[in-house]
Formats: sequence, structure tokens, C-alpha cells
Amino acid sequence: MISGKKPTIDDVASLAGVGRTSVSRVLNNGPNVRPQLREKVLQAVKALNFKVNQQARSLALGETKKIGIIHASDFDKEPNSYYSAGIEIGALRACSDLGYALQTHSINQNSPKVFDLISDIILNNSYAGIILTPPFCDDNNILKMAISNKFPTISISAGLKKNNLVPNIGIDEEKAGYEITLNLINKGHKKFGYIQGIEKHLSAEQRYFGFLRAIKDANLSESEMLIKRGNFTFKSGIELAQKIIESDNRPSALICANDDMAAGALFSAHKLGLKVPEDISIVGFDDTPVSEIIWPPLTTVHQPLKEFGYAAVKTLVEIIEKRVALDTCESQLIDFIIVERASAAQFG
Amino acid sequence: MISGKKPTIDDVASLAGVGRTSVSRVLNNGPNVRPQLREKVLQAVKALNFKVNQQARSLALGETKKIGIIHASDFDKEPNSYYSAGIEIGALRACSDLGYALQTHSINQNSPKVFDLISDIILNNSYAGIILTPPFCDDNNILKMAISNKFPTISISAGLKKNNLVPNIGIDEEKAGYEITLNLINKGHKKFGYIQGIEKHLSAEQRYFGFLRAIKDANLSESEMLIKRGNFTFKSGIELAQKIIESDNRPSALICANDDMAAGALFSAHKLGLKVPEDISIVGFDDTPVSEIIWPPLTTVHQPLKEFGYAAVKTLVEIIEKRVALDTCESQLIDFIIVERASAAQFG
DNA sequence: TGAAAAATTGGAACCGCTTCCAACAATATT
DNA sequence: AATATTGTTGGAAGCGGTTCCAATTTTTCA
Repeated sequence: MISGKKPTIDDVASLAGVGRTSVSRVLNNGPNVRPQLREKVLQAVKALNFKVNQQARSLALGETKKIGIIHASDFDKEPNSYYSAGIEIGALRACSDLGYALQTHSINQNSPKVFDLISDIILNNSYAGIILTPPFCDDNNILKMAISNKFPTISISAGLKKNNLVPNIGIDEEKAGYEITLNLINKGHKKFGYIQGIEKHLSAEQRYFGFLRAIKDANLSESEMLIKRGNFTFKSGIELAQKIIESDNRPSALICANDDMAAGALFSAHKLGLKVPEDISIVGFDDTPVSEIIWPPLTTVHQPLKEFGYAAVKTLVEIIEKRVALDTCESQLIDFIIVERASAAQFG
Repeated sequence: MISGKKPTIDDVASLAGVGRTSVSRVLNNGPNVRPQLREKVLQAVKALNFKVNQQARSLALGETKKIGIIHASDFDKEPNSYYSAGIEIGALRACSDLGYALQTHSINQNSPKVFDLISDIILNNSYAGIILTPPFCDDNNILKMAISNKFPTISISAGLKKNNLVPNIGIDEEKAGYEITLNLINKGHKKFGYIQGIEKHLSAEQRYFGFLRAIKDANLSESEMLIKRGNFTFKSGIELAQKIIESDNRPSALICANDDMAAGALFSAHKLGLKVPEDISIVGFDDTPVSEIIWPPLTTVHQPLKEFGYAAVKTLVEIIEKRVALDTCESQLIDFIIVERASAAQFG
């Protein structure tokens, strides 16, 4: 205080004329503190502008109030910013509600050291728990390592995996695929095009299975559908949509496994002189910012990313604080909604 | 070790049969350690899978290796995800290179408690330094508070403010405005439309000043230009571009203060039957993901966000470690580039 | 009113690590 | 070979908190 040093609990204690233990009690709302003493301490705290040193506190407590989140990223490519930023904002909100701090890591998913990097983060034991996002959350080696260390871990990924090793947050992707298809069927569409995502992406595959179930339920013939496999890029959307549009029996509706490909499809439709949605309805998945900023605005399935982040932290903190065992904790499905914009319409 | 407890430095010491001080020396590459002892310690470390407890370490050291970054966000609106995620990835990379951790905060910029929240973060002294992003970095009260606490702080904002209170990272926005205008002038354009951003946004205003300087340098008449003020949204781009396009003396080139408005302008041009870039060239600023995903792809000024984040951490760590005074540390301009895509072309 | 019970308070140990300093060992110097 | 110098090592005292536990006060109740 006299010098530039930060005041400690002892400074507060001596200013207030009480013992250090009492200061600690006041600070932590401990029981059995006379109002009079509490007041003295509070005044000293204010006078000195005292803030507890969290480092010291968590050392004494043997616990840390810090959650780590691990994103995938490649410094040389554009980040999948929408996804990670959305999750992070939700996670931050929950952290702030629950008194935790969030520390971010980003790991190049192509690095051969992925496993070591993540295991360092875990074993370094400076976190109370971690959140894993794709593709790390789909890596069973990583998950098993976390489990064998009994380390609170939660993943954010496509909903409903068969053998969730750790609790998972996500939407029911299969249902989302089902419902957006049903939505189009209800609009009178009978012939569909579908541009799939990359094969190993669980979520995209589940969306596709949902599509298949919906057309089956509607007694539509799967063989009539035009299925192409894309790789999530705008460019692949352009190319594959062109093929679909130019085919002999052009579908009246085109479902794309993500918004970027749908944007590409939209572009191809315009280029080939089709009107959207009059001549063809096009829908996407994810509700990324681009879906609002193209013409016509895209009908798509909204991914509640912020809710993912929030729920992930909330559940993780339950695991941490109630010491619920990792394997007894349930995964959670977050509700999604279909955002109906102008790119899909009634047919026939 | 026997139980589930994490091994401590004492466990290592006793296993290696040396003193705790020696273990610490080995761990920190201290001088004067005989190879033989070092080897014993290293073996014990490996045998126990010992990791130092960072909490304890930084308590003893009286320093923390943690940098905070404060983003603006509103939980109920879409995040400005591209911006914050890009910066964060760069910052993370630098942190990982320099041995720091990055902790994220997000604060609703409309909250009346902004000042208190940020001052808590600073006074809490659990950070070695913080990075402020817009709009917080433009708030002089916050900056002054940081300075009066001698707290290492750096801002990422529009370059070259007159009175930088703390060192700043950014591009030279005025120059960017100048150069993209010059680029169009060199393509033969003489009559311009310009859709400005929100007035209080420093960076957008500087871009506009650059535009003005360029047309002045080229002896073009400012009064011939069609200037409109937008609010950065796609919608305002649509509306204002429509007015500009429908005006009697339609410009051959339209500059928009950000990409979203440029996307809107593109849309209006299509709707009104103009071909881009044949009939009108349209350019934006920022090089957000959308600029690649619309038709035609947008010529725009790339904001090197990851470089911002990297440079911010690097400079901040210099301030922290070399104890350079905040006010002697220079701001940095990062190079930007004009990304030429298909939305702008030769005229006449 | 006095003893027993309950509520307050603070001393001291401890969380896991760094580092000053004194003790001791190894090498250099004459 | 004796001494001066330099290199190694570990004991013990913090860093700034929390908490067990014993001491002291206050309250309760016969």
C-alpha cells in the first residue's frame, strides 16, 4: 500500500485490527461473524482497495476455477470463426454466471502432436475441466485419456452418438435433417437434390440419415433423389448444384449439408437462370451469418451455438462441483429451430 | 502418488533422493547442477509423471503468465464473430509461442457496468496484461484507469489515433481508403459512390478520409461523388446502393465502408439489372468470409486480424517482461493488402 | 446468578513452489 | 600441500490465501 505493492489479506487484517482468519471469513461469507467486525473488515477492504489473489486462494483450496476450451484451428487458413466464436460467447456467459474463468486453446487439427498437446493441457492440472470441440471431441484416444485421468471433460458435437465416452452437447442432427426435409415435403416438394458433406463428419452424415428417413416416411422413392457429395465449400456447392440443376429430372428442392454449399447452389441457380425459390427451393444447415446476407436469404437450420457453449460449461461445472462421475452424466440435446427465410417456398 | 493425489516437487525430491531446491533448479534450468543430479531428478519426474503446479509457481514468483482479452458482445445478438475469433487465434498463437495463457472475457458493450467490469479485471491482478478491442479500446476512461494503475494494456483498433493513450495495433485505415480508391482510379473510374459507416466508428471515418484524399490527389471533383451514410448492415447496403444506382449520374464504382454493405450493394445491382463489374464496380472493406462467398467475389481490403492478435500479444509481452513503460511503447501499423477479386474491373 | 452451551475470534499449519543463504565439495592457485 | 576460489546442494523462509482447533466471549437456562 505504501509502495506499489498490492495489499494482502494481512494488510486488511491489521488495518481493521482483527485477525487474518476473520478477514478470510468475511471475504467468503463465512458463518459466525459479528456484524460489527464484518463492517470493520469491509471498510478496510474498501480503504485499501483490496482484491483477493486468486492464485493464492486456489493454491490453498487445492482447486481451480478455470475451464479450458480447445478449438481446432489452422493459423494459415481462415478460422471456422463463426462456430468457435459462438460457442465461446455462450461459454463465457456461463462462466461469468458460475464464477469460473475461461481459458482458450487452439490447436492445429492436422498437427501430429494433437494428442500430446491436449494431454498436456489436461495433465497440467491447471483446469477444473475442459470443453472439447470437433474434431477433437470425436477422437476416442483423447476421450479415453481424459476419462482414465478422471478429468472433467465435455464435448460439443453432433448429438446422440452411440457410445458417448463423455457427456456431449449438441442438437439432434438426424432430427434436424428429418424436419427440414419434412418442411419441404409439406410445401409440396417430392423430388429432392441433396448435397452431402464430407463423409467422416458425423453431424453431416446424421443430417443425411434424417433426410432419408423423412423421404421414406413420406413414401417417396429414394432412387428419384439426386445425391451428390460435396466438401462443405462454396465452390463445391456451385459445382454440384450445377450438375443437379442441369440433370434431366431437376428436383424442385435442394438440400445442402451446410450454408456455404447452399450459397454456392444459390449462385449456380442464378447463373443458370433459375429463380429461387420459384423454380427451385434451396435450404442449408447451420444458419451462419452468410445465410442472411445472400439473395434470397436462406432457409436453414439454426445451430444454437451460444446455447451449446452455455450448456457445456453448466454441465461441466456440475460434474466438477457435485463430483458427478463422468460416465453417469447424461448428454444433452439442445433444441434447434428451422429458420424460414425466402429461399424455400411452396411447390406446385 | 500412492493415492490419487498429484505428485509434488517434494515427492520428486524424495524419490530422487535430493533436496527440493535442486529439483526446482533442474525444472527451471537453473545453473550449477551436476549432470548426474539432473539426471536423477529427470528420472523421478518422469517416473511420477510430475507437472509443476502453475498456481503455486506463480504465487511464489509473484507473477502470472496470463493475458486477458476483452471482447465486446451481446448475448442476444449475433456475435461479431469473425472479428474477435480472428484476433483471438492470432493472440493464442503468440501466447503459445511466448509461454503465456490467454483468458477471454466478453462484455456487453451496452452494459452500464462496462467500466466497473473492466476495472475489476484489471485490479483483480490476475493478469500480466490485457488486450482491449473496440469499442472498449476507444474509451478514454478505461484507458486512463489502466494507465494510472500502470497496467500493461494494448489496444487493437483503427491505426494512428492522434493521442494514443496506450500502444495500439491496427492498419492504417486512412491509407487503406486511399489505396483502394487509387486502385479504382487507376482502373479508369472517375465517378464514385461511397457508402459510409456509422459516424462514430473511427476506422470507418478514416477510410472515408482516405477516399477523399485520393480523389483530391487525382483532381476529381468531390461534388460529383455520391456519398451516403449507412450503418454497416447488409440491409443498409441494399437500400443506399439502390439510391445510388438509380440516381441520374450513376457512378461507375461504388465503395462501401464494409463488406456487408458491399454485399447489399451487389444484391441491389443484380436486382436492378446491372452487371457487376461490367456496369458497376463494387468494393468493400474487411475481407470477411462473406466476401468470398457471394457473386461476384468481392474486391476488398483484407484486415489481417490474426496478425493483429499476434502483434498485440507480442508487444504486450515486451511491455510486461522488459517493463517498458506503457507510454514509451509505440503503436504498430500492420500491413494490409487489397484483395482483388471479381467485383471491380477496368472502366471505359 | 453461575455453570453449561453456543457463538466468535485468531494462532498456526499448510497448499506447492522459488530463492536467499549458509554449508559443503570440488577445483584452481601458488 | 595448503589455501583461495568457485561450483553444488539443501534448509528454511516466504508468496497470499484457507481452515483446523483451541481460546475467549457471549448467550442460554436452570
